[in-house]
Amino acid sequence: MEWSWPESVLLSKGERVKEELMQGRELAGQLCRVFDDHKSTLVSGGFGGGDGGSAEDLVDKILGSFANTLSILNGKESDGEIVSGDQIQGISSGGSGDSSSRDANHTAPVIKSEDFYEESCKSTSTFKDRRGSYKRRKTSHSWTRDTPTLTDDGHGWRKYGQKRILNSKHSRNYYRCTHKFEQSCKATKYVQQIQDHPPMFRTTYHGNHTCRDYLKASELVLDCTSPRESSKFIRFGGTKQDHPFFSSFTSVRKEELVFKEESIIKEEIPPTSDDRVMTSHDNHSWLCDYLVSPNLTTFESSGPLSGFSSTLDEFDHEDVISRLMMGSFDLDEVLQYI
DNA sequence: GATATTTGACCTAT
DNA sequence: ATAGGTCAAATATC
Repeated sequence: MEWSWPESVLLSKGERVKEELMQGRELAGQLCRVFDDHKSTLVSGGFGGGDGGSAEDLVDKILGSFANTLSILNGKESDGEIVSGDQIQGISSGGSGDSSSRDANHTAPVIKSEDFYEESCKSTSTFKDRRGSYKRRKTSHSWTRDTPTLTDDGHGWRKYGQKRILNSKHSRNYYRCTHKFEQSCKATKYVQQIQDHPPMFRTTYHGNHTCRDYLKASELVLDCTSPRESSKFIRFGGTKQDHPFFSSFTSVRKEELVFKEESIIKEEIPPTSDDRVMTSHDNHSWLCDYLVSPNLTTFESSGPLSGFSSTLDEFDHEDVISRLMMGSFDLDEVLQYI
């Protein structure tokens, strides 16, 4: 069964989506220039200047622009849920990074920039061929995503470790990109259940995917409301990877969608009848995640941006912007598929 | 046989 | 000294 966007809805939104995305891109460019200025006057103090053109304001606007886009695609604009930059700022200012302090009633996935690893210049002469040795990521950023269930993020992951964490009831599972070796993809993540009732899982990502999986690039599982029963697919074009934009998508492997949930759930929590994450309208945003950029994982929200509670410190601003700037794409190409 | 997972050992950072 | 992150042999699954 093929799924299609309701034309009456999408056609009327296309222009607005385009407008929002273009604005976001423009603002990102402005912010990039702000960063340039900031770096050239490093000691000017204060990341946000206060005037309308400050980096902080620009970030707010950018986030608001993308939030609006998501809201439009989610069909939320009629409900007045368009998110402004101020709203995002308000959300972000309340974030604390402490998992214990987060809102227990938060059911929407939450993405939050986290720590930033400083370059570790320490090295030893023995690390190369010693078991268990590793070098801490030099410049990769990390960000987290909290979900009530173990959701697939569209990438292929392979588990490589599991650890008991101090003061945590649940062990932490470590994953690396399936294409780590064949494509030198450095993306990793770890998943840990941080809450029992209701269950909440925190996924912490490190590094962006640099891999590309062309095998199933044109197939995306869209309907996650009943993943075990009626997975629906959207097909872009008649053949695989015949479109340069979507050919860059990573694959969604059904077996991986299932095994990751079950592999942890069977250990951590009893299976529930309702392990779904995305509601029907969330399907739109799921696709939208990829429309923005396959690497734009900071915006990988499975729900409305109301769950976006990033704590935007200085590094997080740069993180957001670097991701924004990575997603160079032709909006018209994108929109023709909306 | 190929690929993925498990799990204890090992290493680094703090 | 300890917690957390990674490796890799053993094991499981397809």
